[in-house]
Amino acid sequence: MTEDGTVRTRFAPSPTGYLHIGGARTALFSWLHARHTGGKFILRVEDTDAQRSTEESSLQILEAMEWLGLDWDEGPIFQSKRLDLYRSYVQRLLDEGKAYWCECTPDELEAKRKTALEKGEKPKYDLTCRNKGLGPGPGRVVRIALPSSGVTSFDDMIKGRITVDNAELDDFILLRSDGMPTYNLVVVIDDALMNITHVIRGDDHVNNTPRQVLIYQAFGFDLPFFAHVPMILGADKTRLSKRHGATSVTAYKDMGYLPEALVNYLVRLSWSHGDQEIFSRQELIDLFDIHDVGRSAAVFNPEKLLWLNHHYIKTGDPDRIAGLLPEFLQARGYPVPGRSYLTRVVTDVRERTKTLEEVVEFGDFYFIDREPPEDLCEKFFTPEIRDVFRLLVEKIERTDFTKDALEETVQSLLNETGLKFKVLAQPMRVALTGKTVSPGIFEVLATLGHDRAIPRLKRALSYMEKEA
RNA sequence: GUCCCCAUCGUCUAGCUCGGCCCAGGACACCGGCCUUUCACGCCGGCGACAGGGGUUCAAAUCCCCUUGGGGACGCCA
Repeated sequence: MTEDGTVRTRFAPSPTGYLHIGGARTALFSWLHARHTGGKFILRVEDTDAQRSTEESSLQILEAMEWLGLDWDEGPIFQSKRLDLYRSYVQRLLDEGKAYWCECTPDELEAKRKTALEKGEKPKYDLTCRNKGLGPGPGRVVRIALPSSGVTSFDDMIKGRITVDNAELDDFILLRSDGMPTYNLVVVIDDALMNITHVIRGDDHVNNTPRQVLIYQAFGFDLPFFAHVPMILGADKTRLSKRHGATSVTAYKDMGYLPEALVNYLVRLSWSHGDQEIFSRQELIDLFDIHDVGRSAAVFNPEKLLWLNHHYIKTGDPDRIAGLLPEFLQARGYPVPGRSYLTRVVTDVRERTKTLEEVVEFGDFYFIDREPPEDLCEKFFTPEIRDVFRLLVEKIERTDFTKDALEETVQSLLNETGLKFKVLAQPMRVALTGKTVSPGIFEVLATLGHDRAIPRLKRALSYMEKEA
C-alpha cells in the first residue's frame, strides 16, 4: 500500500504483437479499479525480450488503449530503458548469495527438459551450477537460489489463498546471457518501485506468482495485492486465438465496432452487476468492484458483442457516428459527403445496421448511384404501374423534400387513385436504392433529396415505358 | 506427466460469502406471434442449466469429500 493509501494499478503489455482482446479486458479491469478507487493507472511496456519486442507494437498497443478510452496517469514506462536498475538489483542478490551464475547452455537445458517430460516428471532446473561458485562470463546467466522445501502462498482477491510447494519451483533465470533481465525479476522490481498496490493480470500468471513472491521476500519488499482475472476462451473452450476469429482490438475497430461496445462487452466477461447488461463509462467506474469478478473462464461470444455494437449505434449520437464513417467510405472507394448528410444517413439506417461497416454497405445507395439489377427492374418496373408511377414522379418533383410533405403527397395520390401503398412501395424502393430492403421510403427520399432522387425515379419510369 | 485453477441454460451471467424467498432470474442466439411500405427496431410468448456421486442438515445450486470434465503453467516469452 502506498503511504497515503492511494491505489495504484498498472497494465504491463509486452510489445510483441497487437493488443489482444484478453489483454484489453485485463487493462480495462485494472483501469476501472484505479478509476473506481480514485487511484492511479500506470502503463508500463515490458520490452525486455529484445528479440521479439518492436516499437511498432508498442505504438499500436498505445493507440488501441487510447481508442478504448483507457487513459493512463503515468507512463508509458519502457523497461528497456531501466536495464541498469535491474542489473543493480541482480547484483544485490548475487552479493547476498541469493542468486548465482550458471553456465548451462540452452541446448543442455532443453535436452534435460525433454527427458524429464518423457519420464513423466516435472521439468526443473537440476541445480548443476548452484554450488559451482561461478563468476560472470560469456554465455552465463544468473539464477535465483530458491528454497527446496516449505511452501509459498499468497492471497488472491479473486481466487482466494493459493499455496504452492516450494519443491515445485526451480532456480529460474533472472538475467539472460545477453545481459537482459527476465520477466519475473523486472515485474517485481517495477511493481515494488512504482508502488503498485494491486497487481491485476491474467490468470495465466498464477503459477508465476509464487516465484515472484519469493523475489519480493528476497528483496524485503512488501507484497502488493494480487488479482488474477480468468481467461477468455474461444468457442471450443481453448485459449482465444486467431483461429477463433479476430482477436486484436484494432481489428474490431476496423470492422466498424464502437469502443464503448467493446468495452461494455469485455467488462461483462467474468464480471457482472446483477442483471445489468448496458453500462455507460461512468456507471462502470461507479459500479466496478474487483471483488465482483468471477473465478471461471469465459467464452468469447461474437454475437453478443455485435448486439451491443448495434445497441450503441442505435442509441448513440448520430452526428458522432457520422464522423466515424469517412474511413469506411474511403475503404470502399465511395465519395465522402458532408457531415450533415452523413448524420441523416446514420439516422435512417441505424435500426438495421450493426456495425459502421454495415452502415456503409447497407446504405451504399446514399453514396453512389447504380442502376438497379435487371431482375429487380423486370419484377417491379412493370407496365401496369406505369401511369400511376408517372403521376407519382410528377407530384414528387413538385414537393418539398421533407418526410412529412413527401408522405402527404403520396397519400393524396393514393386517395385519388384508390391504390394501396403496397403497390408503389417496392417499385419506389428499388428505383431509389436498387434493392428490396432499405430504410422507410420517405426517409430515403428525404435524405437523398430532390437531385439524387428524381433522376432515379425517372430512370425507373423510362424502364416501364420501354417495357410497354 | 506434474503442479495450480475452474465447474448454473449453446454462450455471458444472477443466485453461492450469511443453506430455506429458486421445481433457479436476466441477457445474447434460436423459434413463434404482434406491429408494418421492405427489412429492421419494438413489444409479447416459447425453448433451454444447478456435470456425476457421496456426505452434513429438518432443508443444498448454495457447505464438505471424491469422480469426471475443462483451462492454465511447467522457457535465456511475458
